[in-house]
Amino acid sequence: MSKEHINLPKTVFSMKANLPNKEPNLIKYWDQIKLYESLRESTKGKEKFILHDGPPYANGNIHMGTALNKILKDIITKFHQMNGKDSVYVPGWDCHGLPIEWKIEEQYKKNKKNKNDIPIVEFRKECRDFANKWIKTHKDQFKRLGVVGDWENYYSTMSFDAEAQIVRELGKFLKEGSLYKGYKPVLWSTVEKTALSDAEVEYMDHTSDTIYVSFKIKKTNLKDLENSEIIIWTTTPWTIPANKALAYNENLTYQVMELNDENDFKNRKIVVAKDLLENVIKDCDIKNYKIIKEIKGENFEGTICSHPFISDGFDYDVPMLEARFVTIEQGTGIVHCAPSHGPDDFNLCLKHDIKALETVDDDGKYTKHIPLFEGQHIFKINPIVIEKLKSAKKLLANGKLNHSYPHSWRSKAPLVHRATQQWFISMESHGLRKKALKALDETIFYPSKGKERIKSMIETRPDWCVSRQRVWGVPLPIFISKKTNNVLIDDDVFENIANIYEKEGSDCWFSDDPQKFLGDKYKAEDFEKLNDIVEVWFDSGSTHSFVLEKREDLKWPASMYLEGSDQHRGWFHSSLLQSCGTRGKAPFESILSHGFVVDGKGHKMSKSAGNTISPEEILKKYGADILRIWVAASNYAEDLRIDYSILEQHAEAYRKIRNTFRYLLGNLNDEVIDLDFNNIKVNELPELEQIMLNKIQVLNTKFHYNFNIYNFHNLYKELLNFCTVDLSSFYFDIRKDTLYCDTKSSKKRKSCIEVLNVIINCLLKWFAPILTFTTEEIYKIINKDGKSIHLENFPKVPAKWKNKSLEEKWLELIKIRDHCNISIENKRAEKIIGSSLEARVDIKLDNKLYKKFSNFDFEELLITSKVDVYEDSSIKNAFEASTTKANGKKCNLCWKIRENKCERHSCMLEDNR
RNA sequence: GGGCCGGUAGCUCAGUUGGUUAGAGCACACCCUUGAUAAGGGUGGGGUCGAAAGUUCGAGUCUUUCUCGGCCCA
Repeated sequence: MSKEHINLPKTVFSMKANLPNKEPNLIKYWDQIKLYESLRESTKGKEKFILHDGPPYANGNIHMGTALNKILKDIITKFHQMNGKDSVYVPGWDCHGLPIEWKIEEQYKKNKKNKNDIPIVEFRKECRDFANKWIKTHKDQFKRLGVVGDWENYYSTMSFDAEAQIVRELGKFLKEGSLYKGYKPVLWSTVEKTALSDAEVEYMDHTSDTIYVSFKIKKTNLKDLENSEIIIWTTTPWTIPANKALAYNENLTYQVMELNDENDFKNRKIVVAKDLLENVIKDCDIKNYKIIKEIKGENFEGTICSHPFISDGFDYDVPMLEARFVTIEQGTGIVHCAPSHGPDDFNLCLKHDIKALETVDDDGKYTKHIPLFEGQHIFKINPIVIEKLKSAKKLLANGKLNHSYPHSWRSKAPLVHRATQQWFISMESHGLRKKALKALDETIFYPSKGKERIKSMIETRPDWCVSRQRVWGVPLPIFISKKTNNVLIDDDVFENIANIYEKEGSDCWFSDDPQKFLGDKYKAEDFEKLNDIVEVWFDSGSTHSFVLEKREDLKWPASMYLEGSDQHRGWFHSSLLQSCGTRGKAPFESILSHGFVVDGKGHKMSKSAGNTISPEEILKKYGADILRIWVAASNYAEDLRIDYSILEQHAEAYRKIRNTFRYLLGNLNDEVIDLDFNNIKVNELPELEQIMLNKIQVLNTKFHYNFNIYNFHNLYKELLNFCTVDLSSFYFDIRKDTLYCDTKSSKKRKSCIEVLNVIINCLLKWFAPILTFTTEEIYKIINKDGKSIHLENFPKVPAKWKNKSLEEKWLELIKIRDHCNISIENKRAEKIIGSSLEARVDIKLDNKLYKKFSNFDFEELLITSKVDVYEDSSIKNAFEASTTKANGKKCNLCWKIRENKCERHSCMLEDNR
């Protein structure tokens, strides 16, 4: 007599989640019911929310960063969808570029093939196949995370229509005139006559000539510097003819000294950094000298020197420029700058409007820009430069240095930095910088600090170099007139090229007759066809044009771009510039950036540190919903920590949530009604039910507040706390008695069931964007007509459920409850009672509280068998409680201790439940 | 090396414009329960708010320096 007479929970929803096995089946289910298509159908015509996917590079398995990014995107997409918008997510991939080229070249090397023997078109086909292979892999991996999107119609930067549109976009810059030809130093091999990328460079020991050279000061703002000479040190004497400037550091201290040794420099005043004085004296064998003056680096501002070869046609000004890269590691604390032969030099000079020229040709010979040395090879010129300096009395000392130096991995020949012809988009000529900064002001950033970050980059960045001397990319659609040396700018030609690419892709640029691209208007023999490709950031920066603008189901600008914070310099940046250059506006309304995934201690993950953790491992051990909880619970504005102890914690929280659902389902016997919240007669419900509806109303407000500012970790915390604090340990615990022991016809029980229905309806929908799989698992149990949870909208919670005065009343009651629990716990510790139902509690209340609560059902609130309430104005606090063991016998049904037979109506019944 | 961002209980996070004894959940410990049971309930311990100095009647909150970590750049 007992168990069969009460209403115990019953559900098919298992306690054990077994997510790694269950989740893949749900993915199949979504494919079967064509979830993505149904979603589009269900919100057809509604306001759009477009999160435009930043394309990951189609190479290698996904890592935690990618998983974080995709899950966050999916959570946001689903939130907006359930909030009534048409929230379309179209995934994409970035396909061109060096890493894939390297992979293919590596395969060649393995098979002893030479890249140069393979036709470009064939090589590019292999790159394309490689990218396609990884797109397929990625797609499955992303779907496994629970990400819903248009997987069938994804976009890629290598699709024919993308390549065509990229040509059109470049045409816009060419036509406008902001895309111009310039020079920029790259690592160059004069043997192979080609530029080398970082990965193709080997560092090996090399013996260089070193020289200390003097530059006479021509003009200065500081009297102490007049008639002095700046001393520089370099390991590349051949760059002296290309010198255009000198660099100093304003934070260093320098000294002016007079030399008195019997040589060319007798009685001359030279300037070097104070901290390097010892070195210079030793290296240059200086015996007699006198320090005349000490000066701060900042005083060099405005100083102009003359070139050591001034009398041989090098009669231009050599300004002194401030640069942070100048250090006291070696040299003299002043660095000679040849903008064509070093990245630091180049950038510094660019900043001060000193152009880098092509000073050395492909073979390594000086060009016409270098007087005196034109036509001579740079590797043979060092002795001549040294001799020349000596005779001009500008050489303080020279020597040899053995150091690590870049070499070609193929020929082993030493490399040089060489300015090569490149194509740039100007930041200034057509106001691109200004437009971009204005566009940023009109963009909303989550978190807000992102705005300053990207702004400061845009403010200082140099012109955008968009050309690459590579193979795997979109060819720059540039023809140069052999007669005028001008770039051919003609919309018809650009459009012709674009149309050809749309049909057959861009491979043909490298293989077909140039006449094909020029059409009938021009003769191929009058033009030189460029073989450069576009840098990949221009590709991905153009996705808005060939995805957002081209697809009917999307909109321009996107509602949001969402990427890791490194993309402030990457995709956010290139998309902004590309779009501001071509459309004058940003392609996004808002930007959400997230931090990086780091290990449990906050350190970055690396194979060498052995602290990596892969999404695959997590999926296998825990399942995607746990990973999704980790994303939702973490603060993406900072770096996100992850390790197994953190995951374990989230898995524990998941179990709590799962059991909350299990309790709900069990007591509802898996029969959930989709009731109309507005029809619930709140005032007729017991107070406990009313207070629960109030809590739901308050939670709903917080939910939408946090969602609107994309504050998911607080939103999740509110939901989790609701499950543990308000439901599990409060409402569920109290109502077990009613649910189990009351008859099904009891009004109180019916009210409770109604509220349980409300709760499960709300919770399922609130959790659905995060617990994508689990909420669907439950929805399949309760929703017999097979509609996906993801097709639902968030619940509309009636404002009238809010009940401030009741809330305040129950806040007081909870305080009394907490106090009574301490009293009960004391007796439990003394082994006088065990369960709270064995307790009898006597509560003394002061007059004020007694008036309020004398008729309140404390037995129910405290889950005890007996509570007596007394009025007592003599007590110290507003209330006091004492506990004793309840007298009587335990009722077989409701387990309460009664002095007589349990008089509860339902306990006297034994059937019809 | 430079720019930007961050460091609050073991963990994930709150902490309004500077204002009582710094909060929550989880984890942990102990107890209860065995009618949510590889579940559930109760009670409790735990923080010199990264460090130091300063401003102030008063600093987790403002300033400076240092330190550790992250991203970007060089």
